[in-house]
Amino acid sequence: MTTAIVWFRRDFRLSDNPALTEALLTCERVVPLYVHAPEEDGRWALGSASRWWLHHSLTALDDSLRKLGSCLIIRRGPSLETLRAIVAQTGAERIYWNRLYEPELIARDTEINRALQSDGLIIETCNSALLHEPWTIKPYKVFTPYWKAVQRLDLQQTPLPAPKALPPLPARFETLPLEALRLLPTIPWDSGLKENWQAGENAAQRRLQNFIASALAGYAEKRDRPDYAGTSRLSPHLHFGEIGPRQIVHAIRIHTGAHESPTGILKNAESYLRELVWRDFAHHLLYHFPQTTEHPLDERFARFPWATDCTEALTAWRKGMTGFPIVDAGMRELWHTGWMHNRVRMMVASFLTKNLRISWLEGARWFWDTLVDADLANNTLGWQWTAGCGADAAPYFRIFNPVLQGERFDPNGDYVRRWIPELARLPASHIHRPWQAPSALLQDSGMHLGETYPRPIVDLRISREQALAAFQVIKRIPGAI
DNA sequence: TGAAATGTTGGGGCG
DNA sequence: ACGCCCCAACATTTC
Repeated sequence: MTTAIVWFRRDFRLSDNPALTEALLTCERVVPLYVHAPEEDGRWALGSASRWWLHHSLTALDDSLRKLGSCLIIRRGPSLETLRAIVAQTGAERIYWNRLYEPELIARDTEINRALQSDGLIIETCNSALLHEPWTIKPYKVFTPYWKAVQRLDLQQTPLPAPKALPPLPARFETLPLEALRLLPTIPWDSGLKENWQAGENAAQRRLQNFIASALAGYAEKRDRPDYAGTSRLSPHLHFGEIGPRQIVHAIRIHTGAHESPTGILKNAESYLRELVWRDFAHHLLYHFPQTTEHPLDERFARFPWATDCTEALTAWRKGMTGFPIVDAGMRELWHTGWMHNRVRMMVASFLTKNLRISWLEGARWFWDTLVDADLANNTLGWQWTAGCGADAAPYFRIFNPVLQGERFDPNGDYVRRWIPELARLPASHIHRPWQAPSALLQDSGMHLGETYPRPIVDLRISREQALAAFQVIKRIPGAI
């Protein structure tokens, strides 16, 4: 009997899981293992919302494994010691895992790989998470040439099927109860997460099918509208590997192939594929520029005069109490559901980094703790992009006006009304600028500015000018990208 | 995957 | 009828 360990890390699915498939091809016995070692994540240890998701994702994976006659073995780290212990207990000869791309995890995995090989084990690592791994494409700093480069490549990879059955584990194999990892919050702030999300591979597949059936047809047009359910909402499932990008591309290709009028669908399919490739691009950047999790890619920004003494403004931003409805709606959606519409992410990020002139890293840390889809590659790219200091960055002077953005992308104010009930009775004409509403209108709407809803904490025109002036300070420093 | 400032054009009101 | 001005609408430039 040959035995393999499949080390699950962030690939919590049975279908299109190359590590699992390879293990089953080569060995009679397979030990599905999760090792909890948060200290190995370094400076970006799991945030609260991610811990919540992880708990439910591990539950779902264990359920799926049990249906096939196996189960998930859960242990606490350190990873290398734990793997060695399992090897000793099972006599495993091979270990399989799917690769991760965060700098500190690459370093850890490389070291573990080397150590286990010197123990005499056979190690095989696979790609489950990306369409194209970072080192297969030369370094790019701009998305468009990257996009053109990958379009020339073959994206026709067919996803692997899930196994039909799994070999049983040795009897009474020691495993920790999931609760021992203490991933769930001790105070119950997670009701909004429960209402909005279901973790796990099956839920991910349902969401994909639902997206393809309902929202894909209008994706290119509606993806920027937070008042519509026009996006896939697959991001947390993708982050935890409950679904893989190959599976998504494949499912969309089947759908577009079956559609009667392919041109309309193709535009939407390509628009969505582009977003998936942005996700690959974020991993590409993190791999080639690993310092960017903490440091701006554009080195001029190391000397950017960020606002000091900004605790109050930062708190208002976090709580959704800035007085700008679209910003506050986004921040409250984030707090309640662990997710925010992408267009609104750009608006709140622009507001933080430009109107409040608070460092993008503060925003990145808050998102890291509150997002169920918190992903180091995507988070780093997104924040540096908006702040103007990253790859393919919006020029610093591209400053969003939250009133105009609100009126353009939430024209009826439905998104604002949903997340800010105290503004719900304001008409569309003033819902994005309540401080400009006539007092009679405010009274009719039951509004008391400064009491039921804050007045704006900054002046848009002045803060914009101050941000532009701050940029002048670093503009001409050499070493720019 | 901006917004504001500035420039240009052309229709219509009016003396 | 004609020139002049106003200003919306659109285009271009600048930050």
